Amino acid sequence: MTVTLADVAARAQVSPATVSRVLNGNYPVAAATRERVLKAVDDLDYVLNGPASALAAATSDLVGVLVNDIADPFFGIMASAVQSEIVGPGGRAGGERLAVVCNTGGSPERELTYLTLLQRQRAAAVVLTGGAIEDEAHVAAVAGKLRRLAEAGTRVVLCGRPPVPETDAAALTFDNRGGAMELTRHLLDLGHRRIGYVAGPQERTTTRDRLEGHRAALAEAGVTESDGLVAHGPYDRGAGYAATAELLRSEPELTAVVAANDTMALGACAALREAGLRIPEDVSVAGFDDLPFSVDAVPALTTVRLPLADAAARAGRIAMGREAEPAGGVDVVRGELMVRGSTGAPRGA
Amino acid sequence: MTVTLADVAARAQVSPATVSRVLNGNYPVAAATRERVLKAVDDLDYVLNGPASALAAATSDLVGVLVNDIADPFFGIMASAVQSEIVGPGGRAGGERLAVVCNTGGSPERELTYLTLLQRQRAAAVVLTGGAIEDEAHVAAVAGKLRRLAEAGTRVVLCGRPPVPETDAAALTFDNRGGAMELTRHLLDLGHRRIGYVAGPQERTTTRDRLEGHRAALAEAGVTESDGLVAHGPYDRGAGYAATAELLRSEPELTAVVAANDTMALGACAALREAGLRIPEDVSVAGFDDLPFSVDAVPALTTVRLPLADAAARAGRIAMGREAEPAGGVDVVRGELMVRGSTGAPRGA
DNA sequence: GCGTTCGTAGCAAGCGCTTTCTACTTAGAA
DNA sequence: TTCTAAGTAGAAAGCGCTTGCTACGAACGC
Repeated sequence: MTVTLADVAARAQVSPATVSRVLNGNYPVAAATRERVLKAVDDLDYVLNGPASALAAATSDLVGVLVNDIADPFFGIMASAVQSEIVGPGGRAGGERLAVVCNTGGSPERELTYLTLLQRQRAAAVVLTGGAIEDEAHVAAVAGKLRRLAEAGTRVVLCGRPPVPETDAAALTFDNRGGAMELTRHLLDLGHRRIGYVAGPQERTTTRDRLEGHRAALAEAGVTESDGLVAHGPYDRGAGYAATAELLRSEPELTAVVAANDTMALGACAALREAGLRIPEDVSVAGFDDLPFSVDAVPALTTVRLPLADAAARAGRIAMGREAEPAGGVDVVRGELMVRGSTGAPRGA
Repeated sequence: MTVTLADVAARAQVSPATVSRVLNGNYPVAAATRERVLKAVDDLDYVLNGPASALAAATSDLVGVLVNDIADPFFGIMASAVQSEIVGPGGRAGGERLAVVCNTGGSPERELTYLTLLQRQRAAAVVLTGGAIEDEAHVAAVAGKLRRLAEAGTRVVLCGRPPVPETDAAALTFDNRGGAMELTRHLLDLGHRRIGYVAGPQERTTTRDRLEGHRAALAEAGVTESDGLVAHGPYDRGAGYAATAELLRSEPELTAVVAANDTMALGACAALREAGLRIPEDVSVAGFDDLPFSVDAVPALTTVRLPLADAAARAGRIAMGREAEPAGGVDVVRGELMVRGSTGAPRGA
């Protein structure tokens, strides 16, 4: 029925071992023999049995990529970049690896489940992207899983995530705090004092770090008028809309809204516009991430650009052992403030 | 080192066969025995060896999802929906399946490569999303691969893709032609006659179908002024921008631009605005797909909504055998015209 | 000219699981 | 009481591949 290694061996008149070695290319095989084997593979239209191979070799060519939401370009971009880099270590043809994209939906349980599933598959590597959940028990559980994975030979890399203690997983974390601080400083410099903050979901490191940066900038400038102006919600458009409406209600004198990410910022814009406010004449708006659509918003969104693709590509390379881990295991990736049309001086400034 | 089935069996004082049966749940095991086994699994922190299991059972719990570009929300949304549906047929716990998202980048070779890789993994199912490439040789090659996959027991479902001849893969195709036709009719009804069309890449079924629909609407209305006004490019923002700039050069009297998708429409808007034209007062713009950001564009984008998530979810269910295949193997999914602010009557109409 | 070494290829022992077939209980039927 | 049929568990034969070790020539050095 299905063609096996043995069939190929028979046709090429060599032993199965030789065929395996030709296919894996990690053992010297005479050129003539190799040719013969390759021809037989071709003739028979042979396709290696992945599970069998993984079982015998105790490792598969699967690479897990955990994301919170693959429908969100933030994660899509990272997943894409990781995937483009996960060719085999030697760069050989046939060093093909498959990216397994796991959508956790931000759920701790699913994160753990997927980690187990990846462990079950004997994944070659795992890349965890996006912010982590701050629950202590969950962090410990994740750390445990990551340790087991590492023990089993799976390389673990974190991208856009804080390092996990008690683990030697390499981490590329985004400087969310610094970026947020710079962004809020920009608004303060423009003269804003009543700045609403549309935050992400609670218990997420990303949410906390960005909010912290915002608050640090406010504190630094001695601005207290904005202190209570924070509304939380999921990282999506609807939440941005709702949170902004809420902020507007509690503080109609708002002159600026900072959103925890670009998607929420878009929702914020919609809410403001619906309230009859112009951007940036009446209220300035800023986002975070600089996703592709942000430059096309009208007015173009002031935001903090995160080098998502670069960082994820690097994470992919580290996962494949094609690039050294950052010294100390952690590297902080900075964002860049992109000042565009959605922010301006406040009314009467 | 790693815990195996045998270890669990020893601890539970049963045979490996029994443990396997408890874990797979497809054979009667006395409740007491099951408990004992489950406890041993827990005590030992046992994780099944996926490859070994796949080898023995001749099928894995991997589901392939082929997409053109995972960074594009169009595909991200579909991938996400497929993933959310691929639990096991029985709905049992442990019926966990892993979605392998394969980014073809629109390249025929990579499409074939991924199909081979999925075959190698003995994937339980494969879902191909997005438009297909029209090259005859390639279609034949894909058909061949799909046939082999089907032979090996892999369920194949197409989502947003035309059926593949000589194959019994179920297909959920989008009515691109019909949607495009309706969209252009809308513009014609408004009074537009010089309508530029920003098309996708050549040789893609999606591109062709949408363009055909556009042309059919023009022909139907007897409008010939727009006949040459087509510019092709990849399905991204930059191409939309460039194509629109080009159209503007060749026909400055343009009153409307129809883009092959929303992303390109955004680029088109940027190009128009840069040329000092207002939307929709000077030029109307329309997109296709109704991606989440489209409603937030300013003005909100008139477009054709495709039920991406629904269709993909259904594809996922069909792939899992949890829903019947469409009668005749093919089902056409219609889009819905969403008229919004980006289209209006032409100047002086 | 003979021992060594290098370059190749084969043997065979698993890798950890599933599943068929067999076997043993126990309970119900006659 | 004896026979049969459920119900449940085990033995063992693979699934298709990798890889350590062995073996055989040929080329080489002395």
